[in-house]
Amino acid sequence: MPELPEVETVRRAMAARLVGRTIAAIRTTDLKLRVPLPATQLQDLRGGRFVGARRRAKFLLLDIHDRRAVLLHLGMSGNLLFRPAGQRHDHVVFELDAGPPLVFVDPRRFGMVVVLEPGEEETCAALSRLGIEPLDPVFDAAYLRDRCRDRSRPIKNVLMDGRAVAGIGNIYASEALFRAGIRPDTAAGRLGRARLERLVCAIKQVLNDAICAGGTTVSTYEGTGCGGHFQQQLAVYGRAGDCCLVCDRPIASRVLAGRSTYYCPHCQR
DNA sequence: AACCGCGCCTGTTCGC
DNA sequence: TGCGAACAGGCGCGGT
Repeated sequence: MPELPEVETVRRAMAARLVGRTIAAIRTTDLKLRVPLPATQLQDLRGGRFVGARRRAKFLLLDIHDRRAVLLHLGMSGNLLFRPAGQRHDHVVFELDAGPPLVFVDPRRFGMVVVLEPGEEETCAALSRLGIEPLDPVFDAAYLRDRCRDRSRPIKNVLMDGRAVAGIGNIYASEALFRAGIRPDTAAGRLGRARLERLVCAIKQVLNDAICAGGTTVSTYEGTGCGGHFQQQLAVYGRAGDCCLVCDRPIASRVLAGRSTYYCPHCQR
C-alpha cells in the first residue's frame, strides 16, 4: 500500500516525466472514489501545463501553470501510470501533448482526486489537519516527546496518527519500531528521551531506505513503472511466525488500533 | 479532548 | 472443487 516512500517514488516519476507536459484532454469515470470525481473541474484543466510535483504526507500535488493543482491520494491501491487507458479501474485519464496518457488507477477506490483552485490549498481541510513531515528536521526527539507526554496509548498508534507526524503507515511503523527495539504496544508516555531519539532515527532511516529502494511492492500495489523492491528488506511486516532476522526467534503479530502489527518479542522491549 | 472502532471498497486468500 | 467469509488498509467520522 502506498505510504510515504511509495508516494515519494511516484512524485519523483511525475517530476521527471509529467512536469512540462500540457493536458490535451481529460476523461473520467462515473464511479465514486473516496469522494466523487469533480468531472467538470477536471475537464476545465484542459490546456493546463504541469509545472511541479509535490508531496505532503501521502498526498500528491500536481501543480498547473495557472496556480491550480491536482490533489491526489493513492488510498491503498491507487497508482499513476503512463500507459494507454481503457483498462478496468482506470478512473482519470490525462491525455498529454506528447507520450502516453497519465492514468489514475485505483481498484479499491479508497483514493481521491480533487482540483484545487488558486489559494484553495491553504484552506484545504485534508491538508491542514496533517502533522509534520517525518523527514523534516523539525521532526526530532523533542517534538515526538511532546506528542507522547502523558499518553497511555501505544506508541505505534501515535506514529500512525497523522495529526502528530504524517505519512507513516502500517508497514513503516512496524519496521521503525523493530529497528528501534521498541515494542509497538509500549505506552507512548513511558518512552524516555534516549528511546525516542532512537525511534526518530529509525523512522527517518527506514523511510529513506525505502525511498532509495523505490518503495515497497505488495500484491495490491505494484509501484510506478518498474516498481520498488523494499519488500526484500522488511524485517517484521507480514512475517508473523517467521524467524527474526536478528535473534532467530519467531515474529509475533497482534492487532493495535485495528491494524495488524508485527514485532519481535525478544528484540523489542 | 483524546482516542477507539467502524465503514467505505474490491481482490485475494482461506476454510469448510 | 466451489463457495462464501475473512482480510487487507488510510482516513474521516461518530460515539464514548
